[in-house]
Amino acid sequence: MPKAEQTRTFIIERTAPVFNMKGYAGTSLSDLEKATGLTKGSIYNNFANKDEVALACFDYNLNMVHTLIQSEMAKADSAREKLVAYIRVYNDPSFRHAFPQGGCPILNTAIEADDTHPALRERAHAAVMDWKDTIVSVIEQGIRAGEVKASVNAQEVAVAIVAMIEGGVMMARVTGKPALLKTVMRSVERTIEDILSE
Amino acid sequence: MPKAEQTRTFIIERTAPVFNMKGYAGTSLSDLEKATGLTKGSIYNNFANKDEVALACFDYNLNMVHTLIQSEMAKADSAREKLVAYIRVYNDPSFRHAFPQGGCPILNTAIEADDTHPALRERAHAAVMDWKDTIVSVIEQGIRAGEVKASVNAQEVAVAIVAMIEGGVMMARVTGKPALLKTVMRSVERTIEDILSE
DNA sequence: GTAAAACCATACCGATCGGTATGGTTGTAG
DNA sequence: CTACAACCATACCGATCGGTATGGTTTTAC
Repeated sequence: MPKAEQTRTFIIERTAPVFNMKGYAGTSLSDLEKATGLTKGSIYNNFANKDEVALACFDYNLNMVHTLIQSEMAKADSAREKLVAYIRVYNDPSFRHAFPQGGCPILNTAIEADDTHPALRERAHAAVMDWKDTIVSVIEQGIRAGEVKASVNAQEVAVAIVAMIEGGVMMARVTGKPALLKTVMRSVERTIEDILSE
Repeated sequence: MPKAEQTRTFIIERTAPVFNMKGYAGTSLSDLEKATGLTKGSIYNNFANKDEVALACFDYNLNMVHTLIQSEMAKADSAREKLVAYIRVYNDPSFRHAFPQGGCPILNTAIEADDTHPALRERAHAAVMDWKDTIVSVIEQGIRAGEVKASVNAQEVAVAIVAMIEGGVMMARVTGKPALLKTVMRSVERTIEDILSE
């Protein structure tokens, strides 16, 4: 618990939502000053540059989502319940306080960084593939347990689930209507039910 | 064909891809100068400010996608063929030259503007709902024609299709793997086949 | 062909950008 | 309790930001 580490995480906690809402290019050092109450000098004593703060904030935001999903999946035994955990995390208002402000950080970062910021893009790339692979594992485990049809293409289903959720998040946020995400989640649920053995 | 209109559209044509790739906050006036070969002075003689250029560019990029989809849908008679047109436009490499550089402008604009730029956000909002409504119309027409099952929830299917496509675009772009979008499109196709009458 | 209008470039504006050198202050180890 | 190190704020840097006033040059209308 050295003091340095303390303020470093303090800076991250305060600025992570700013980066997630305004984006990398849209967030200035003065925004970071406002969010933390600190000055450039003290921020740059803990981070080498703006990039380093942004990367740390992405990791922090991603970790929030990750932690939420992990804890929900841990409660589930069956593949079906594990997959449905994603729906709860992204859709249930009771998780909103533990979900990053500004929407899904993977989506936000992927869209901004794909043509502009290789380091952030690589982070988002890894995160989205990691997410997809987790779903593939759950499905394959379900197949081995006889819970999921053996004919199911795990890759295809996993990619479709991720795409639907992220697309749904975008639609809900840009319209300001969470109901749109709920609608998408019904389709996700239908997809999950469809791959289960009869 | 007044000269003014000519250079105005020239500026839009050249800067639209820049805005779509770098985003609103990430695009500077000097970027616009580089892209057009013109100076700030001449750009600002045709547009009031950066906002106005960005909005015009969004409309231009959106129109590219819109035109592409319209022309493909016009070739189709059945609801099934019309819906499959979306898959071609977003997925077929032969349309890439007519598709905006930087990916789907609706998605890009929605993600950047949702928390930062009300005017752009409103544009993206309208575009995404318009797109969804078009799909709903096609499905409802299909139901009336007996081509689509009467039990189908047009809203739910339409929202899912849009979400999947946009999510797929994000995944393909952040990973640099177009195959991921193709995979998503197979799921979209499956969704379309599923709603058809037997 | 000429006069007026529209257009485009030059030069410049204050503000803010990301980043840093310095020096006082606060925490920490002995 | 002292001495050293880590930390944070002040002040400042050149560069670039979005935007504008001005004046020469090209279009356009007659």
